[in-house]
Amino acid sequence: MSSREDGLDSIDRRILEVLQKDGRISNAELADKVHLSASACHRRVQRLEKDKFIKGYVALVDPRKINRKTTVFVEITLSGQADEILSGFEKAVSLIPDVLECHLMAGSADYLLKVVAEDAEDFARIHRRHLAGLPGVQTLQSSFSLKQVRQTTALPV
Amino acid sequence: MSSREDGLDSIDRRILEVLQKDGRISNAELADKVHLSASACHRRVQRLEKDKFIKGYVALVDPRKINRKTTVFVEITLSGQADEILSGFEKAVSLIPDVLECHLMAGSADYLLKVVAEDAEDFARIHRRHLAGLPGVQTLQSSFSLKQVRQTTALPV
DNA sequence: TTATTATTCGAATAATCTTCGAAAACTTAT
DNA sequence: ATAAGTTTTCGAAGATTATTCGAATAATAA
Repeated sequence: MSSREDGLDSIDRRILEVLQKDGRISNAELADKVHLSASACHRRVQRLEKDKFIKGYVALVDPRKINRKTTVFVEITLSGQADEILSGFEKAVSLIPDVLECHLMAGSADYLLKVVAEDAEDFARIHRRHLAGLPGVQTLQSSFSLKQVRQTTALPV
Repeated sequence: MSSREDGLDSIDRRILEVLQKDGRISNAELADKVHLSASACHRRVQRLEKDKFIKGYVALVDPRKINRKTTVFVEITLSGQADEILSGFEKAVSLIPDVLECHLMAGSADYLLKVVAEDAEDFARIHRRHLAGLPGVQTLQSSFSLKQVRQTTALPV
């Protein structure tokens, strides 16, 4: 049985660890790595999918190869914190494909956005055309990333 | 031929679009969606992999299900900007599994980290045990995310 | 137009997934 | 401790999918 209250044992964790690194590993090879038969391993993966421990599988595209070299973090303060303002903002921001992440932050009613652009000029376009016009926005503060030192989607399990 | 200078045509882009949403779609179904035969589609995917447009395939794990409910952004200023200080810091920070992202930011010689923790108390542990002791660190400023409004790994293509 | 190259298709084979019943391991209650 | 019940495992068989290949088509250049 597991020590944490999530219903996963050490084999499940190892499976998640491997799949977070290689989502297309064959079931047979995965089974080898976790020391199970293919069928037993397959059943566990199915359970992890059914129970939504695994949200999905995705291909990761290299941003540099498709000309998205610029990452910008944008801090946004809204003009108020009424519920309609917040949810209006959240709904609108979710529709911008250049915005990869949006967090409601503690402290003030601030949002933090992670935006990808082709270059600084392209970010200016996104800023003007999409961000500045978001409903309820009071101030925008943009910070450019010069270099991605580390980037992973793998959570520690 | 493509309008952008990346050597991709509209079918390649559509393939990337689909694979960024579902990295485990069968080649036959993918071929359907982009209106190609299975073999032609397969060849294109192989090329996108070989040329590293696709960095890899991963399973996305739901942080809430494995008790990683807390996301914190940490701004770090270093005591100097000598090359050894920076690279020492970068090397060390890359080894911390709770740090999902680390960016060298423009402006001052600041780093921005995205950290996942079980809860605030667990973040305190990470802060003490891993972050505060990083080489060259002068100041740390942590900002907690209250709510993940949007989260995607899919770049616009 | 014609030669050349790149991309496509369809079919055949190879690899992989998925399901199933039976055996083993583990739990629980008596 | 043991027996009943439950869960997990294994191995084999069938179903699905990936991959390769030669021939045909389409695109490009001379």
